[in-house]
Amino acid sequence: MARTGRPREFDRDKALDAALTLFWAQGYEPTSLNQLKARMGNISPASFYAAFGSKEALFREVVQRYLETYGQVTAPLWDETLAPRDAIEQTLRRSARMQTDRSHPPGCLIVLGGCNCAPENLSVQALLATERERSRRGIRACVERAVACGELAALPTTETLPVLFTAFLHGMACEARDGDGAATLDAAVTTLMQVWDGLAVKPGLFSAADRLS
Amino acid sequence: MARTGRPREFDRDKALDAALTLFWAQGYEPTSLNQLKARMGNISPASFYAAFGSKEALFREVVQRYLETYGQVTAPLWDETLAPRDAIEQTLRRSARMQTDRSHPPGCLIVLGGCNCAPENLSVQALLATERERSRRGIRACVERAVACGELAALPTTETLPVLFTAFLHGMACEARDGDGAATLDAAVTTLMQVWDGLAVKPGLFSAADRLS
DNA sequence: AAGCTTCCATACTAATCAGTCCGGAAGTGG
DNA sequence: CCACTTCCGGACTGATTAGTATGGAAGCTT
Repeated sequence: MARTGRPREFDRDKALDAALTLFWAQGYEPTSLNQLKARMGNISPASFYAAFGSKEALFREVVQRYLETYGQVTAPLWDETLAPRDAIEQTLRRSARMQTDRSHPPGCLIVLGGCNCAPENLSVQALLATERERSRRGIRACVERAVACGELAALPTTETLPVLFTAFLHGMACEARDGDGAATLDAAVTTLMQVWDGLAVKPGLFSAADRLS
Repeated sequence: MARTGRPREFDRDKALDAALTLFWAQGYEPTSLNQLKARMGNISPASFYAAFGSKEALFREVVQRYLETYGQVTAPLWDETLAPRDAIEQTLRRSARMQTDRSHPPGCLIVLGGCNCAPENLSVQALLATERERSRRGIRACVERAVACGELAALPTTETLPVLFTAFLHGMACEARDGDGAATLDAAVTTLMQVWDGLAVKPGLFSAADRLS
């Protein structure tokens, strides 16, 4: 069915990007509709609600877009053509670079966007928690894959390695916002990956060859 | 000068604790004065402002109390009678236990309390950032102490180890809020500390240090 | 151009935000 | 007891919150 009637005057896509930037910088709750409408091209309340439904619906759409773009830095976690170790290393390095890129707010929207929520907005907090859980499971899957192919011993790595890498991944959001640069975080990733090598079944044998990122 | 006049009816100390719990769970901005007054014993606005000055002043006092109590888990960082490695390990383990204790909200007030701030509340964000910077410097001081006493090689550890440990420390706040338990985080600390041991000068294996880009 | 559909500017809710003011009540020290 | 100090209940401020209603303008299809 073709679209009839007067077309909207603002660029919905650009408006969504503006909202993304604003939510990224401030988080869900303190970002007001007035701020949003202003940044989205001085659109009117009527236009806003016609195009996006509500503040929460807009935020869900923003999160979706974030996951499809910036959030793709974690995609290696689900790429089974990569060696498990490389998948995790690439995820961490790409996250470090992305979160510190100066073309957008520092840190990670999924980690920081819904930290401070009143009871009425718990659904927003839950939405982001679900996405964090996804990363957590992705990391765990990599570790389990490494165990399955004999690269790591089963215990205790299957339990603790995912927690360690996930905590670091999420912690980078805080460090990036506090001003750490890409090189700084990347060096920390290098150091962290030595934990993997230290736990590898054949100590040190493959570590040099695996570092081809 | 002795205190004259009608004494206040509510317990200022208990009220401060109630405010601490509320700010801890929700963060600064979404916590409203109505919520605060209700939890602080149904006190009136007049009583609130007479006792605490303003919402921000109350928050600063809450942060102060937090640092003097729960925040003391990081005290080992400045205890020079401890070996540097032990200071960091104890800090991480005590943080893990504290942040997951079910007698209060999960996570860390300093990391999570001011994540989402509107422009007008940037001072609150800055207050917490300053405290995080304090931990960061404490960790760095431990690493430098280890280098000074010959336990670690100077480069590249002085630059990267503090970043790694700090990111993990702050990342635990996210994991604790997402439901990780004390044992889970503690095991991750154990694994993380292997990085330190791998970089220790003693073993004579410089391969690890040489692998940095 | 006719008729229909959609958009948008403006004015407007009702609720909540942090914070103030006042006048009476309740204790204190002398 | 008196005078003084402090506290507190409740009404109130102006600003801001997310979201609505209305009516005219603009553009598409025929």
